[in-house]
Amino acid sequence: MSALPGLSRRERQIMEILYQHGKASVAEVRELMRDAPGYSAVRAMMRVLEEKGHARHQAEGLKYVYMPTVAREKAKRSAVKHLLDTFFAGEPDQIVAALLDVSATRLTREELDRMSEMIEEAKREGK
Amino acid sequence: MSALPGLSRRERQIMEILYQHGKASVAEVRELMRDAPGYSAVRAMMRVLEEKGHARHQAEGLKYVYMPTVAREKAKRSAVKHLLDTFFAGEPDQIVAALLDVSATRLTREELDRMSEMIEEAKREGK
DNA sequence: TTCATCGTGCTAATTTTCTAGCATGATGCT
DNA sequence: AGCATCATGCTAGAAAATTAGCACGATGAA
Repeated sequence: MSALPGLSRRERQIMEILYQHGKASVAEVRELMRDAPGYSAVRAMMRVLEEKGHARHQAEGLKYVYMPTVAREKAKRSAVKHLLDTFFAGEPDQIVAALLDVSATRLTREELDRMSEMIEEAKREGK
Repeated sequence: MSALPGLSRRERQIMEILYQHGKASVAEVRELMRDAPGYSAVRAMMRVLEEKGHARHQAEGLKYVYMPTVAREKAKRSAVKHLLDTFFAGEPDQIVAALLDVSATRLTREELDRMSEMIEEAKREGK
């Protein structure tokens, strides 16, 4: 249960798009792919993803709209855990450092305040 | 420049191990893989990774020791950025929430303090 | 209606990934 | 020396991923 494990390159690419957008049609996914292959290729891969249980579809009007089977919340946590293990073993605080670094320009005061609050809360609970 | 982009399943698996450990021999990598294939298979894939420029090796004693070509620091940031875009678009503070949630049990007071300090620092800079 | 368009189902083929196997050279032990 | 061990270089095959193409049904416009 890590970050989209066992998936091929393309499959991962598609799943990431699905998580990013919540749901998407084949055409939408294809447009969002870099080095997008043919329409049929995308279609085939999404069918495989469905067979493997990672995605499901529902008819919406004429077309199919696909979405992840694993809820975003759960996937989020798995992804963070995986990231932690892979690059930040033993230094969970370093992930915050990287986060602040990466998104320095777009962080609002409110977001920073929320982070502080969450951490304070964790301190209270832990102590 | 995202999180190990364009890599096949096995290649990614290997690169993650290399980042996790800094460097490793073929045998070590193999031992750390789940569903490990044969020795030759791992060797071949590491050769490919080298051809693609993701890893390099140096002789250490008799054997080769492989390591990522992209420094861990840089890879860290790319990975965080990618995670942010994929699962946390627009809510960077949610990544902190997930982090606290996932590693709640193992977070020490010191780590939490460091996080707070970093965030306070960011506030000072931003304002 | 007739035609062009869009989306699907299915099949088949190509390309990559993944794997095993053999030959060779270095090391260390008996 | 002779042998077992370990690591590499290389080659070839099997398996999976990636892709294209055709046929069919639904839609909307001329």
